[in-house]
Amino acid sequence: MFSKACEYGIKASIFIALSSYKGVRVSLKAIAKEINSPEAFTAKILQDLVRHDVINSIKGAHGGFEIDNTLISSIKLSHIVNAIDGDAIYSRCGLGLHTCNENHPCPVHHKFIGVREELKLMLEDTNLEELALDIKSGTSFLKV
Amino acid sequence: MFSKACEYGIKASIFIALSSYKGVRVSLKAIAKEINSPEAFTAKILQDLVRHDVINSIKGAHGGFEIDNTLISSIKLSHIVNAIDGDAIYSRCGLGLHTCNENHPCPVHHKFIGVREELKLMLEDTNLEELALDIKSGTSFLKV
DNA sequence: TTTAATTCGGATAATTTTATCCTATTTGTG
DNA sequence: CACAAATAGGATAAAATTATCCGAATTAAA
Repeated sequence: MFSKACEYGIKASIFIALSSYKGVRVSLKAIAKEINSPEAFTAKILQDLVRHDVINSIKGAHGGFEIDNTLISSIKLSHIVNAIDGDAIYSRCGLGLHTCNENHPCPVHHKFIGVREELKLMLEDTNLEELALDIKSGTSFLKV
Repeated sequence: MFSKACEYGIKASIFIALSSYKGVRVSLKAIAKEINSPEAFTAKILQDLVRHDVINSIKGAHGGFEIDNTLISSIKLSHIVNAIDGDAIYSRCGLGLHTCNENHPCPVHHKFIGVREELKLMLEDTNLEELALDIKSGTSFLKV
């Protein structure tokens, strides 16, 4: 569904949100350990998220990553997915046709509309706060 | 959503079904041309579909691919997807956790259930006959 | 029986995605 | 200021996916 980069990005964002609520800035190393991801690759993804203003980075000693507490609830999964994978998941034709729309639909165009719309709504409706709270309460998990 | 191989596989299957209704066996070359796919790569995918009994192949001169007319309506998209991409699309955790289930859910586990279930139902509910008929009637298209 | 048209299958190449390495830059602290 | 702890970013490598090539096997038809 998502690229591995995107999976890491989502998990990292959740962990950063969680830490930010606790008032602690987290390092790349801590993130990679927590979400069980390769450090250097995760670094690239975090840079991407920083560039897209999903998270903030602070360089130098005692630096790390954080998210403004007041923004966490307004950051949607769709922002993260868009930053990393782009909008292909919504816009790309299910069968890869260059032009696929109501006037010139691929064979599964109409079949896909519902699924895709539900996915889109879900991503646009889910925010980092709720995901972080589930981790905090032990309702969901970031690894294993 | 699907791999490119799977996209080609779906389009090829639809075209083969369409031809089979017309009583004509189609060659790899004709298929690749019709669905706008690389010939040799398409060959590999067709071999896969043959091995999984989704389509039939006849070797030698005047050989090609076909599907038993009486079976076309019972071949579901899910069969094709499963043959090529496996069941990852249904079973794999949205965030790549090795174990992700009701007892140990990833952060988006419950969010994904609806989308995934709808996708699964759609794939299991859509058969080659309806897709081929839409192509025949000019309601949908295999390329461009 | 030879030939031509095919699929089959192994080997290889190109591309994309994932992952690693190393150096530069930034910044708090002694 | 010097040093250590971080992120940033470029270069490269490994792995997976996509794509190509070529010869072998099969089969209908001349």
